[in-house]
Amino acid sequence: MLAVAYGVLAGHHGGVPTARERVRAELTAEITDAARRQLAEVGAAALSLRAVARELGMASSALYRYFPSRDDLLTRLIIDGYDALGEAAEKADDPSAPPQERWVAICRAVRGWAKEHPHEYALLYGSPVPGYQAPQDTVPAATRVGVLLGTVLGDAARAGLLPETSGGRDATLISDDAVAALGGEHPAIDEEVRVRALLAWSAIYGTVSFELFGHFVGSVEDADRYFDRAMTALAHLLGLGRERSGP
Amino acid sequence: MLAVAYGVLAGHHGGVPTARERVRAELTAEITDAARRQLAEVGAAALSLRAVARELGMASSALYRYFPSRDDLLTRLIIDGYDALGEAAEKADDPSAPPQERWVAICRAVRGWAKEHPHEYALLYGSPVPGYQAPQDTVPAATRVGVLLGTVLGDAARAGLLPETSGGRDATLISDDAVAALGGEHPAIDEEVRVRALLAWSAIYGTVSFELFGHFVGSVEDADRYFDRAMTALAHLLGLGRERSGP
DNA sequence: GTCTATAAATCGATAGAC
DNA sequence: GTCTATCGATTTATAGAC
Repeated sequence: MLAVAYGVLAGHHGGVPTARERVRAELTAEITDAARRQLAEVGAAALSLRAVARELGMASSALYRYFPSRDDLLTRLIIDGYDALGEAAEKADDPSAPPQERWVAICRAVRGWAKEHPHEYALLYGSPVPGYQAPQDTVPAATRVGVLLGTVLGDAARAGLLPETSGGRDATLISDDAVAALGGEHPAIDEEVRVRALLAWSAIYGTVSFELFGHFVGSVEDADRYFDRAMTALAHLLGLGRERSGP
Repeated sequence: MLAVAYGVLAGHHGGVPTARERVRAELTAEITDAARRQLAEVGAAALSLRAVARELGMASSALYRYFPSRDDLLTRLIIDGYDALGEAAEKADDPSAPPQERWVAICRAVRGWAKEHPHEYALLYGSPVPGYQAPQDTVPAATRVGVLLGTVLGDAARAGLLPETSGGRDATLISDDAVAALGGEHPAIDEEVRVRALLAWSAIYGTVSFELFGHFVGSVEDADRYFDRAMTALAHLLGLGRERSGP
């Protein structure tokens, strides 16, 4: 009888959260916050449960009641990170704006979030953490930005703003799931357009990562303006709009 | 007198290497080889001198005669990696070929090296190693691929193959060093072309990293063909040549 | 230059008292 | 759910014999 009550209190009901549940959620948040701070100091590979516990003044063993292992804590951080990035990108999107403006706004939001959370960004998009295998749970959050960019592409196609290319259909190149994300089926979105969309997303990622990981040092003097110019060139590659011709 | 002789033997003369120097060079190579193997197992952040020593059957303290610290070993691996990648790219370049062919050949070489040495690639271009600061020694090796791509751009411009754009001159956007690398001064290479060249290099890097770090899983079915198509689209963005029109 | 031995830390994970 | 205590491992780096 008591065991049943505990099971219910642990979150298997749909009602208002109990005091116990609120406390647990709060402490869980404190743990992930401390873990994010530690991430910034030592990186994902060296993230340790014990150091998190030390920072919170707890015994390390107490953390195992919240996260069964170090990898589970890492998974939580990864999912939270993808969701935060995805939300930042979605909030920056105004679906009523012209496609090229939407495109640049989303790119700026991605870069902005990355610069505000460089270590979380590195966790998501940097070198894989050795010995860590991401579970399937991370997939939905991980695809949010890509899906959003695909939506812009699809909307542009439906509005007739996407010039048709001649890439033809090539069913073996990009998976059906990715086709759905990249604007769905539409006459103006052929394989060539999809390739360019995926290339564009790779280029955003490459540009942000180059800057964050220090590979632009000594080459790019004004990163903000370079980024805007580069993203506009990308939109042009996609055929999302005419390029500004003046300086 | 003996101290002077040792200084000489340690490599400060210009003659034929002594037996002692050869042995030292050979063992140094064995150490870096073992370190590269360990890199593949545990990643750069967890690379340990002791594990390297264990693999070689040496005492860990003996390694300190070759590398004064773990960071010095890491620096050696990084420089070697950049040089190996740069050499692979340079070997793939045929300066007498048309620019677009050169471009795609170099891109393929970069991807090929990255797929053969994924952990070294991650060391060079993945998340920065926490607590490690790359010394200036790494810069010349690090810029080899970028300089090579810039050479292709410059040659194309001198051959009149690069259509002029209207980006104008913007002296504060890209540094003088980078301008020199990106084909040098030429009427056909204005700021817009340079921005696109840097964007193109970022896009290559982003594409290779996305594939290597697992972000294409579930989206790209045939990575080889996708890569070729994407790199051709990139060359088109640069104006390096007409795009193939057929399937 | 290589070895043994050691100092002074770190870690993940678990057992069991309360 | 939190604690102490512990197991069994890891690491960088140094001291000193040979």
